[in-house]
Amino acid sequence: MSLADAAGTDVLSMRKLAQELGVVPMALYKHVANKDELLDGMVDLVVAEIGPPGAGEWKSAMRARILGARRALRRHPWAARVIESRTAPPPALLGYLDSMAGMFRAGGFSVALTHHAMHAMGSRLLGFSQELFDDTGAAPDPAFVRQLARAYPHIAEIAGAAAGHDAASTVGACDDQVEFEFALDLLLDGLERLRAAEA
Amino acid sequence: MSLADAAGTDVLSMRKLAQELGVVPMALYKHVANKDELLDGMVDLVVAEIGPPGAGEWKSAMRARILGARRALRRHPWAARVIESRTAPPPALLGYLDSMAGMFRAGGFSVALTHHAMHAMGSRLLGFSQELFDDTGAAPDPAFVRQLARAYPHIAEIAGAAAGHDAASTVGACDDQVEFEFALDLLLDGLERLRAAEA
DNA sequence: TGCCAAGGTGTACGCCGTACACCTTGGCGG
DNA sequence: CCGCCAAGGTGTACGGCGTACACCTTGGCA
Repeated sequence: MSLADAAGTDVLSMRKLAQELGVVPMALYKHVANKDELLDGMVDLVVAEIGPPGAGEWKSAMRARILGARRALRRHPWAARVIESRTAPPPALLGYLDSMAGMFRAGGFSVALTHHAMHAMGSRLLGFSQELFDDTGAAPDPAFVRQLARAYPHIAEIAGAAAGHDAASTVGACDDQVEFEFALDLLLDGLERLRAAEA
Repeated sequence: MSLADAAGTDVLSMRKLAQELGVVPMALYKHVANKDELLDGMVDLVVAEIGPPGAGEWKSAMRARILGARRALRRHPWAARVIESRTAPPPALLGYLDSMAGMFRAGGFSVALTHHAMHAMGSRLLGFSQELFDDTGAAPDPAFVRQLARAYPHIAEIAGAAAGHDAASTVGACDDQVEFEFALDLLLDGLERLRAAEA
């Protein structure tokens, strides 16, 4: 995990890991069956870093726990990608999801609505979500940005990428955390409304 | 794309593709700079299969287009994974996202709210979302399922996996399309509420 | 007629995961 | 004290991958 934290999952190969450990690659196979099992184990450890659910009303308890999960995932930037790559969820992940489902049920959700809710939340339960673009990379060359803004005016407007350009944009640089919480609250509020309607 | 459709992206290697084309691997590099460029091109073609936006009120127009995108993605099961793997969005994808942002703006969303909305929708704009589990695999051995149900009672309850077991579960097998539309409508309704509040 | 660009070829390198056979070592029962 | 045996490290090798680089073929046009 230290190696992955430092160098990224793409650099984590059995060979590199063995080298880091001062050992020959095949030695690792005395401890894990294969690379997938290694990755599963890493996921389990990350999930273990997420604390237990807190008490209180379902929505705020779940919100807090999800933000906790997000912090854990943030400490290990490779974790989200690795989790996505798993074919079957590692045991600790299943345990976590189970307890999240339990929080819905305890909050008064029917079985069916809990099912829908779990799907609707998807990876957001673990504090991440797949964005189709990362505006994080910062703008390179102004001329290129201008051409890009011409080709994709709405995106430019949104991104505030045409900095000072034509768009009197009210959005500054993009804050991941704010966007995550926005979407999270949108979902939680919607679910709460459905729960109330159900009762 | 035919090769990927038939065999899955994991099987699509430059060497296999070349073989399929009756050509030596290196011949491909006269047409694409590298494998990433090939994948970018494939994504562009998939995105091109999504039609133009329809007319009408923003919510139903966007709903229809997203479900169209989902159909396109469904025709090419590898597409979602390949899109996730891109570091920079291919041009056609940017164009699509731009037009989606345009639909929000035309529907009366402020720039800022459009920005939030785009993030909140995330990959759902393209008709897919990352699920942490696929209940598609069908239940294998009843004894195993029972043990699993004991370890993860809420998941079992939700999945209806404990078929006929203790949970008088009202959920049957899990319908991806239904779950997708549930979450989609949850988001669209929430956004519409915010738009109305903004006005 | 000769050239030249487009595109196919062959060889090679360095990476990957991992199968298989082997060796070292330390602790424990006899 | 001896011998064994399990845990764990080693070495070699295979088949896959993406792709750099030098080379060859061919068809159309000046």
